[in-house]
Amino acid sequence: MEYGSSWDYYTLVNELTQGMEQAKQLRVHLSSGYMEPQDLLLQRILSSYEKALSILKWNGGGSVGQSQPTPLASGAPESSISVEGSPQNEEAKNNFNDYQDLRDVSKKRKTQPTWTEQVRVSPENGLEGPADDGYSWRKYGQKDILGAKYPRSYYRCTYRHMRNCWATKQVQRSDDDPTLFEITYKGTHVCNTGTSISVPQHPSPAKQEFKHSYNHNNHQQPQQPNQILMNFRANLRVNTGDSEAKEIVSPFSFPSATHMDDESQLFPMSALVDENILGTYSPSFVSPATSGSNYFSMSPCHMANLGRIKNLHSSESDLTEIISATASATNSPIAGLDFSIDSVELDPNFPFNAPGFFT
DNA sequence: CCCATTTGACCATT
DNA sequence: AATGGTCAAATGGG
Repeated sequence: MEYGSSWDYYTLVNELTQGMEQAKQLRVHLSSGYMEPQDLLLQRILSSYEKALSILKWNGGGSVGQSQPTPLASGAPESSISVEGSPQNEEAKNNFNDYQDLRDVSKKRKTQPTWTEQVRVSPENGLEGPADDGYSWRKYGQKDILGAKYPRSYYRCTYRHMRNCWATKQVQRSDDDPTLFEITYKGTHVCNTGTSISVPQHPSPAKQEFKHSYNHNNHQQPQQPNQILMNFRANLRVNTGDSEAKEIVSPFSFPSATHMDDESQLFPMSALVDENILGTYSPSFVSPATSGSNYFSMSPCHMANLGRIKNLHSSESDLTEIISATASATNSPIAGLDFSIDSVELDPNFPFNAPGFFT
């Protein structure tokens, strides 16, 4: 991206990470239950840090990325930023079976940020599935998964074609706990910034009360936002790929991040990045999650951050995987941070470049 | 009639 | 060959 140097990038990442860690520690001291307001707030804060870090990573701070021929096999399944370092969570470990497919995407399409959320719905609400997450999704498939009681549903952004938004998600109900849903998100929404279409804003100022933002444009499961907050419980997915012993890598021992991506040789990347990525992300992450009270001005496709814990996966270079996943190896959260530099996978979302959809 | 979902077929990967 | 992911025709609801 446009950081002055990679050092700026590292500094930024470091600051963000420290903030995140401190929030985690605060959480440890405070946490008495999922439903506590302070806990929800902390979840939001952590979520914001995660997003910020992931954006930085995906934008490949200071570098424009490099064609990383993925030579560093290491066999590590994947990397993640885990919100909470609790590798002892057996339940979470048992649910790792479908993680392999996360990497498959990278071969079909450019690698995309991938993360999972676990969302619990309360049975008394009779919900069929997790409620609205603020985006507008369109279901495009359902599949029975081997060894899973419940089928997996596939969703893509409603505005996939209109706005070239390639975000998708998969929803899988947990075998053990039918009230628990695992939602795997792939790709980030770009529909709200509209590289080609400007988003209608504030159609009715009277409705800018933040509660409304949850139910934008979604016919799936209308629900009262307050109940969403109360009923959702975010469970942590710790994704360490612990089948392998991994070295603890100091946050500052990154590999040099001055690469060039394959594509960057074809296009002037900086322009694209500026236009699309910055524009894409900034509205989503400016403040809502942390402030907790300004959800207004959300586009139909805007993310409502409900404070669920998200677990980010970087499904790209194996480099990432070597550096990451130290959280499981230590109790010190600081040492467990994922500082990896992901190969930059900026999807150059040319508004005009849509030849390949749909044969 | 329009649009989202359903669902079997098809494709890619392992 | 088995499995997971996506497509797209059929279906159904508003």
